[in-house]
Amino acid sequence: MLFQADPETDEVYAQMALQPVNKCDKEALLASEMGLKQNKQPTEFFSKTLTASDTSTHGGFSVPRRAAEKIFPPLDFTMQPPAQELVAKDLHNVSWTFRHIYRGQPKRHLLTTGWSAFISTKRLLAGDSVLFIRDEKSQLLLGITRANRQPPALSSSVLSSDRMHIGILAAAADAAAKNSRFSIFYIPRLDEGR
DNA sequence: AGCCATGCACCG
DNA sequence: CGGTGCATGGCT
Repeated sequence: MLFQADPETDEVYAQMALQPVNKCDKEALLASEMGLKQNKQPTEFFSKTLTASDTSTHGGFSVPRRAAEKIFPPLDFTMQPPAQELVAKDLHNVSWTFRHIYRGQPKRHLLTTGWSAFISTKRLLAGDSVLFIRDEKSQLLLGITRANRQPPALSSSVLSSDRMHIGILAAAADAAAKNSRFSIFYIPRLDEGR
């Protein structure tokens, strides 16, 4: 599986190559699953769809409290106010630095300096999402997913969700029949419904 | 106008 | 009642 970022839109996605297996390969499949479990490191993440004030030139980024506490390095609360510099790499290996400060009444986590440069460079708008990942080395990774700017005016009879699934199943069945490989793409919408 | 700080008030 | 979106004000 590959983690990628589209060079045009900069959206993060995962590409997975799926290999159909028959019953003879069941042992190998189980073995690889065991390997995955052993490899598994607790990589934590959070994503948030950007609000109007998150993307406006007037303010910074309001970080959900739990998200900041889970993903960001702990602040030194003896400082007044508690603040630190965050560095996060996007999937093009470009580093972005933000000032992370905890202030306000009531107190809240904010990203200030560096945030507007990120917003404008990536051309993010309200409704788009940002994704922060803390990997196994405690490095911060940063990704974005853009909102659907132009909801497709297609009639549901042309491209319904059901027919989409039928298409995927057909592709999988065809690959299985020929015992060949096929790929699927996954664009995360990790904070839907939150 | 851009950027950062502060506090109100809404909403679950 | 806690959390955060938003309006507002100051400073450059």
